[in-house]
Amino acid sequence: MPEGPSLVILKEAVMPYIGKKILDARGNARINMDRLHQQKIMNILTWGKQFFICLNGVTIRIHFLMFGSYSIGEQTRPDKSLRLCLRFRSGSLYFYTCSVKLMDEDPGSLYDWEADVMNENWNAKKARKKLKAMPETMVCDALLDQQVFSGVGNIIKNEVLYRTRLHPETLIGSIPSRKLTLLITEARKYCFDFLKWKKEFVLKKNWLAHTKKICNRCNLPLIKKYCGNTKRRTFFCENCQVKYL
DNA sequence: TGCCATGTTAAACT
DNA sequence: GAGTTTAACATGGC
Repeated sequence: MPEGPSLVILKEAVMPYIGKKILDARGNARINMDRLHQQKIMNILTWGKQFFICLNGVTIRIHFLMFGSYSIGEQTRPDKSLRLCLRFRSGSLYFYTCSVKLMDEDPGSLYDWEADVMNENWNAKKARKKLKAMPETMVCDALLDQQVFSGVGNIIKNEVLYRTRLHPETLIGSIPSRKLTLLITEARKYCFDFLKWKKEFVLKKNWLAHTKKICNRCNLPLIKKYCGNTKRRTFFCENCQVKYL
């Protein structure tokens, strides 16, 4: 569930609830449910891996972390594991195993929307500028940096590195200019492929690196290593993916 | 069956 | 106070 494209799917599914009134809010989320009662949903937003249900004067911020899930219409898990349920006249939204917080600030002014790879205002030049400012960062860590590539997660990281033939431990500062441009454009491009494949339920089938054992290009075994400061699982081909020095 | 993973925050360390 | 490490969260796939 947790990467950016999956949040877009959720957003599309919840859009019909805009303008609807919350008749009841319950669940084990440690928030003041009273603030939600009788409130109308004014807007639905996503920023990277975060999901926002905007009401009047308050916004519900949901982050699905590693195992979060949701259902729309019917409750799919026992009441005791229900984090948040919003009931409307026409149906209900259920959220499980996620972080739920209420925020008083307007999310519109709190986040850099040009940093969200799924956002129509994605700004590649700005991303490049941010990368230029972190020459000592490994590319595997940079891709997971939510201030640069908001919405990119570990699967996307592995696939983008494989597509662009970049060794995960290459430092940003040593990547040739054209290659850096490719990294930025492919990061966004793969996210939309991810979205398309996820909708068609063929995402896993299209993985070329993530969880794979053999390189699709040269048939040599892929390396599995916990790379970078983030120490996240990384799959790569030492033969095809270049480590610039 | 037990391990581990699409993630982040905050406490507990040095 | 800084930077780093660890725990917590707690489900589901293999």
